[in-house]
Amino acid sequence: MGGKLPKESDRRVQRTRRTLREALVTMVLEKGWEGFSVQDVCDRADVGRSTFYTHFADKEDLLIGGLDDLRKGLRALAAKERSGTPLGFARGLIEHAAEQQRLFRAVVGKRSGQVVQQKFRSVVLGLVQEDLAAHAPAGPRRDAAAHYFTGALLEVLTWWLETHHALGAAEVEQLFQEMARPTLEVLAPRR
Amino acid sequence: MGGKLPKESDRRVQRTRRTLREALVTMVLEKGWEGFSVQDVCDRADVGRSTFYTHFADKEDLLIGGLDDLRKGLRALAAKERSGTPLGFARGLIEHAAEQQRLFRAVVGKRSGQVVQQKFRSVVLGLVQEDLAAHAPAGPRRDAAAHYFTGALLEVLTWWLETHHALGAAEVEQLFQEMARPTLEVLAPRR
Amino acid sequence: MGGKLPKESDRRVQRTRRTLREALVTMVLEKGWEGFSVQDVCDRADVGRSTFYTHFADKEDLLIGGLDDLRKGLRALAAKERSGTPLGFARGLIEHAAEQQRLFRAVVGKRSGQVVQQKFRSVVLGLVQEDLAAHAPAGPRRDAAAHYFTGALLEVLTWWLETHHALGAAEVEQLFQEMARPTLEVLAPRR
Amino acid sequence: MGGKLPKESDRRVQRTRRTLREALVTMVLEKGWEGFSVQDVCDRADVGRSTFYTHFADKEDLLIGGLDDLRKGLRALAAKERSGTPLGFARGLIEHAAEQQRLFRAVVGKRSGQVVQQKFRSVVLGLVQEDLAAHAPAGPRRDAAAHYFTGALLEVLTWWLETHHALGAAEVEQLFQEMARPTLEVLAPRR
DNA sequence: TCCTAAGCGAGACGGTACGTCTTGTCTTCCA
DNA sequence: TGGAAGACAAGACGTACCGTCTCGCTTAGGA
Repeated sequence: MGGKLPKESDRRVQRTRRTLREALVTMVLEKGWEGFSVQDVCDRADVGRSTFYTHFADKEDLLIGGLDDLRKGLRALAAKERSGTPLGFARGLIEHAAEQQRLFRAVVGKRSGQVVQQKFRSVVLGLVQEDLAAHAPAGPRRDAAAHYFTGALLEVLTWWLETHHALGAAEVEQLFQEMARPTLEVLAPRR
Repeated sequence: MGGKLPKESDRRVQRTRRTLREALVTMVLEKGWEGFSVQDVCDRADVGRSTFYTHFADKEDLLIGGLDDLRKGLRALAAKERSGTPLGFARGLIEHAAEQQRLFRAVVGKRSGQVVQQKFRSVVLGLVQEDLAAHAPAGPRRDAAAHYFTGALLEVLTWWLETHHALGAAEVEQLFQEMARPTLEVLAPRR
Repeated sequence: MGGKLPKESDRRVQRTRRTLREALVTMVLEKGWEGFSVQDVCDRADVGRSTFYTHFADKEDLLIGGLDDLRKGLRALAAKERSGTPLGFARGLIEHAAEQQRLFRAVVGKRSGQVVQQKFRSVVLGLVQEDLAAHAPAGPRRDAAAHYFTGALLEVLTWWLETHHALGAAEVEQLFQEMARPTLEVLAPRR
Repeated sequence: MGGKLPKESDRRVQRTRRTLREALVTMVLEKGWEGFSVQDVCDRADVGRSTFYTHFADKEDLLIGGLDDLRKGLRALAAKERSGTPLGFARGLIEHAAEQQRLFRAVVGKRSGQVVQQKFRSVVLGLVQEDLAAHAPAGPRRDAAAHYFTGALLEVLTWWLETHHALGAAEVEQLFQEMARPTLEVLAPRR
């Protein structure tokens, strides 16, 4: 109830949190979101279960924390690329996903959980919306497009991460852009 | 372990199953997939919990059953429309979703569950793949496109169902086709 | 919260309850009231912990149940002996204790718990008060006497049960009566 | 394990210990022995929990400390009165209890704890035994009598403390002596 | 007077136990 | 005698304490 969170500065706290996050990702990839218990994470991280609860409310809370870092990273990436093509941030996203495959697979993959996916989805949706804002007039048409691209991007990303095939990040990114560009042009015809 | 399933023909059996399915949909919409227990469904359906287990292995199994009907319907729809435009089945899908909003929201909505969504997603993916098979050469390019369209279609559909705004089914369908068509043309240029 | 208790008639229920009670007595004697957990009782009784909680709210509740039987037995005994000497029921009590040493030691002994002792104490106090009602006028004098005899009787009984020495039940009973009689006469002088 | 106890002389130590003892008594009377945690005592005393453990092993240890003072006081009292009537120390005990009602209620009352009561009981038993040693021949008869009087005295004392009624200490003491004397005479007939 | 030992508050940590909840199986009872 | 009721084992949940521990900070008492 008190919800008193441990002091961020304590080195023990740092260690505990980090270890738990790592263990969590491992477990998600290994067993899927529903496939393991808090106890399992603690065992893996070699941390007492009660300690877990001094830091996080539940499994989800733990992942959300990690997700926030991800979100920040993505926003930064997006800001950098925004100057260029619409949906340009996709390039950064895909490259980032390539580098952090483990984490991304845990977040977005088949074995992930409903809530996490939803969160991630809404982050990406936000980015897409910001991008479109500059290229199309507001209205249900633009809303629909935002969801259209979000779904398309995430699904392609997931597919690519899950079936670790021959394609490189650059190729995937190019494929996506090729498919998205004509649609973008229909939405915001070069005047 | 006996796993003896009741006679399909028995009218009581029919009734029990139907009532349970209805109760399930209600519960999903009300509390979300994780928000209720088998007991809750049984209470709502006024059926003993052990009776539930006579007919279904678990919550998921119950919904999957309903999903199979849906799948068949969709396949039929798709077959009918296939003649026309690529992704033409989207029209049927969206109209169907409009008619059965309750059911679709339970399957595809924010509150639904991981597994069910996955199943539904793969059904749609299958349809898209069949469609694309006729319009583009095999290869990772086509695979990517299939996932691209699946994600886009589902996300738009979900968005439309969740935010019950002014757009009619026909309008949504048209919006989707508008956005998809230019991409399709890039993939399979009119020779 | 519903507090729905299992049907008394079910044979499984009978068995479970009985086994648990036996295990409880054993554990109390072995480790003392505070010395064991609900899990321990369940292990000993070879019963699932969740099953325990379908029958009893906690350790105490379990013992209280057994205590009620004891209480009934004592009341019956007391009623039979009441005709004779005041405090005549002490005879029955001591003999009963001799027969059921295990149970009594669990209830009254050093290793027992606060609450149980209190309950038992109040049962005996009730008996003493009923006895005195016939032999002394009401008032603080009689109240004091009731507590006086209750304390004396219980302490002697406990001492006898805990240090299983040579004295027989009859001897202990006689000793107690010898000590109590002169006091009784002072309180209610044969007119 | 080091178990290093703080220097008795330090003024801070004095203060901490005193405050904790007072808080303990308050808590026992308020919630009963099992009704509060070490943390509760510390909160009440405005002392850190780790500080508590610097001084005492656990709740019990804290109370035991206070009990030792009590024990010494009682032994002194007893020694003074021993000259007179057998069980004469009861007078001092009851008066003492009257003066320190709060403390005694915490030690002896319904809400106290098993262990503390046991300790106190054995202190009184010791005193009774010393008294009887002078008035009756050794043997099970005398042992029984010692327990008999101990139980009677404690029960009367508890009753009196718990139900704060009209009786004064002197009256209670006289009542007890009246009831005990005839029994004492039976045990040790004036030769 | 200073300074150094140690009392102290804060609270992370690993444990153990609690009582609740849900799941899927298995037994009893009853109609 | 077959199906509903529900007892049961298993095990996760989140909470509460426990006793140990490591930190900085203040503070008392000896130099």
